[in-house]
Amino acid sequence: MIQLNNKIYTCPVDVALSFIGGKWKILILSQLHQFPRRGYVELRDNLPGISEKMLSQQLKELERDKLIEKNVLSKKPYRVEYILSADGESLSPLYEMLSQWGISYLETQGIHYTQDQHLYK
Amino acid sequence: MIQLNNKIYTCPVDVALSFIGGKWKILILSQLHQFPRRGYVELRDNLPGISEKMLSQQLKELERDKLIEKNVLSKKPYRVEYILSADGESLSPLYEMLSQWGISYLETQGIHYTQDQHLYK
DNA sequence: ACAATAACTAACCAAAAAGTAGGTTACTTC
DNA sequence: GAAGTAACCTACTTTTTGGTTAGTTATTGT
Repeated sequence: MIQLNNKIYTCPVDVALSFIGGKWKILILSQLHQFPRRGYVELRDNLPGISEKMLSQQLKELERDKLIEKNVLSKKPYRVEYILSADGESLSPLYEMLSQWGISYLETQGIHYTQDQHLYK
Repeated sequence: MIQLNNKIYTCPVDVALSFIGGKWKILILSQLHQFPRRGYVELRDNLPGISEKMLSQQLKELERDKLIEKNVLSKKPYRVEYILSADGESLSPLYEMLSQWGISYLETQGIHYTQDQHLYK
């Protein structure tokens, strides 16, 4: 049992999951791992089904937790890019492992996944 | 975009997360990784905060998805044990990575986590 | 014989997470 | 000058998730 910021965690895994758990975070991080320097709309268009509300919210939390960094490229017009921070990069093996695992699973289902970098853009 | 069983996934990572996402699944799997052959009550007592409803539900889904196996040790009285399946084991690096990451994070917060195998028992 | 334990299940309800629809500013393109 | 685009924000509703309480069967321990 670990106590931290008035919250209780069952173990270190629980602590880690508090940062990257949830429906979209790992997906966002793994996209930034595959495609560094993405803008808001690029992220959105490559996460079919996500709402803008969710995306903003998750990006804000990931930034707060220092897993990603946001660069403001210009103020007017307002243009940004998101990149993984060092902490976010440190989880790269995780993104790759999950991707591999997903691909293997798809194979067992007779689906042969070939990555297309321009699938949605 | 991947279509499978009338559901749409954005990428292989999404597929993987559909099996191990959720609040408790990785926690259950990682406990079974640390302590193979656990009974229901052992699992429950080592996941402080989980309700029995949640535990049953998650165990059932993990079994359905073939990440764990359930051995019925005796019918009367009804005694069982849960173990990781080969598929569940194949995610071991993930549990270890998350645990390490959590421990490192705790260090940055001045918390030195030392694992105690008998913390809750 | 009474309480406790293991391994659950079911019904009900509250809280949290996520979706929907609409609006904003300041460009750029037709 | 009208429409389109990037990068958001806000209020409201719905859905999903999870908590609570209670109950079951069969056995062991006191």
